[in-house]
Amino acid sequence: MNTLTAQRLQDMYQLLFERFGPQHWWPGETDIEIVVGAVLTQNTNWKNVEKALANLKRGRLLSVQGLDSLPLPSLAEELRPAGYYNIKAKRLKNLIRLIMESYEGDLDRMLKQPVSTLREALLSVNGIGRETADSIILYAARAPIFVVDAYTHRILYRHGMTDEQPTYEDLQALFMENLPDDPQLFNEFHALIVKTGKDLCRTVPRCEICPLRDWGPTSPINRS
DNA sequence: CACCAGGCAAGTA
DNA sequence: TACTTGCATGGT
Repeated sequence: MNTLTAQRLQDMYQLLFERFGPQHWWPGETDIEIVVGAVLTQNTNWKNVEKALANLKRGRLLSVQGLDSLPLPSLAEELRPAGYYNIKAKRLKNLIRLIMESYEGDLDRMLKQPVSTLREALLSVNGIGRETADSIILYAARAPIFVVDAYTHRILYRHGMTDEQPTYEDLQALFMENLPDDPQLFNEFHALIVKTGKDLCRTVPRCEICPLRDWGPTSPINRS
């Protein structure tokens, strides 16, 4: 591991935590709520996700069995405010089917298996990609894996810590190989990166008030 | 009006 | 492998 990179990441974390404080992620009271939220928030504002989650709660549908029993068209209607509601209804059903068929409908049983097997199982579901899988592993299973998102790419690039097109796994390794293997640290760090991205990187393109401004260029980057 | 949000998969070359 | 496109509501 690169001690310089490690120091830089730790300084970055400290500055963000001092600036923003604990983010209390994942917002959600149960494991199933975290899992469902992870799917619904794909390329979608969290506020919209909350409305869909409220719909499910109101109908007492926010459980593996509740979601399994609900017909696809009905589920799609409940998810409407979260956007992409047809595709997300299918994706949720795909995940629920995995839990029903491979873990006897027991979410906890799925989450308790070793991280590598869990990740493989999640990625086998159509509609669950790397970020969604890792979010479920970190925030629902509470296992130490680092979640990479678009903000992570943008911020690390802007601060000169990566080349132009690092892969998801490149960035994930950068964090995991240079930080203590601590799920609570990974939890807070990812949440702080999202907070920083939402608050500063867009509204203040040159990051003039960004607590990370001391690190390198802040030129914008277009990235998915 | 434009642009984006805590992605992902499928299609094309 | 490397692009491109569809999916969609709601906020700024």
